Amino acid sequence: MTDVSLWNASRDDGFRTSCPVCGNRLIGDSEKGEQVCPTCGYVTVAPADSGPEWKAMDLEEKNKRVRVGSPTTLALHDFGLTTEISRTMRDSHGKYLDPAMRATVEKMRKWQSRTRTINSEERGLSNVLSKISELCEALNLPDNVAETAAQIYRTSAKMKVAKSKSILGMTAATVYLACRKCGVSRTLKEVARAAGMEKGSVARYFRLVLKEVEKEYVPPPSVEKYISKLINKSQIDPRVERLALTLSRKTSDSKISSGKAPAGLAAAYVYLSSVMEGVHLPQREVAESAEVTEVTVRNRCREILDNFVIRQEFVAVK
DNA sequence: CATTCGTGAAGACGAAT
DNA sequence: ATTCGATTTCACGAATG
Repeated sequence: MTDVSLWNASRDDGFRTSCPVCGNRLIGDSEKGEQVCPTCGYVTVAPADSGPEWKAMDLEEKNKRVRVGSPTTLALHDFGLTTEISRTMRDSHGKYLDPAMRATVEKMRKWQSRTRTINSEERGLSNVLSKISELCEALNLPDNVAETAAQIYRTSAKMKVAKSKSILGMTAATVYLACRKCGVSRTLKEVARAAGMEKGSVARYFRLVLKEVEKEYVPPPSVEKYISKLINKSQIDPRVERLALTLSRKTSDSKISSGKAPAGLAAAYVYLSSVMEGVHLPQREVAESAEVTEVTVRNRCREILDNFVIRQEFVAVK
């Protein structure tokens, strides 16, 4: 198992203890990636985590070591740098503060810590929200899906559904739900892979969110959507797409599509029409792009052929 | 040889109990 | 929470070209 967790990845390369300019001891958190010299203001340029390297997600195997997490600087709304007001009784020149000033500083300190604790929930929220948009980006999802996902998470947080749940699980689930609500065809499998999670575990979170927050069944994207997706994915002759779509439409309101994985059915249509158009893609290829097995493709094909008589004129006319 | 087709065992999932 | 039925996957071998 490769390193899956970036959440608390240490970034101690470039870590220093003393300021290279004035030699003073640096303060700051090595995990946050920044340190500052209290005297001269020098800030270490710790190697910044430029983000997960999953931008160019390829279709296939490359993403074995997908990691999850965000650059600390973006994930934390305060950039991980908080201001502390110390208890010293001297000002920056070393002079003692007069009692009036001391009282003022004391008040400031109190209020600062109060506002910080008040904001803690808000901070957690913004944290998750940024993870959601990251996941959406990794999946090349349009903005409206990210918006929807954020909306879903907000309400689920409000309803306390997200309480003591895995952040990763919740993000994956909300993103997947958002895909379905927006009619964007991403499979559970794809979302799970991009999030670096088990499919089953994403499914559990998804069901939870669906039941508790959405409360209404959101149907998976239509077979047509899957067909177009397949075609786009593997650069297939547009004629095949048109044929597959008409085929699918002609047979849509039928029992064969109920309870079946839409991706498998879509693959069957694509395969069938590729044969009819004389392109003849191998089952293997179609099945692979649809992320189903050849067996499933075959079974769907058999059902289609069993239930419908496909004549060339029939498809050629419309 | 590559591709297709069919099968049984095993796992996963949803619905019903 | 467990059981049950349908679906999907896996692993194989046979047929086809």
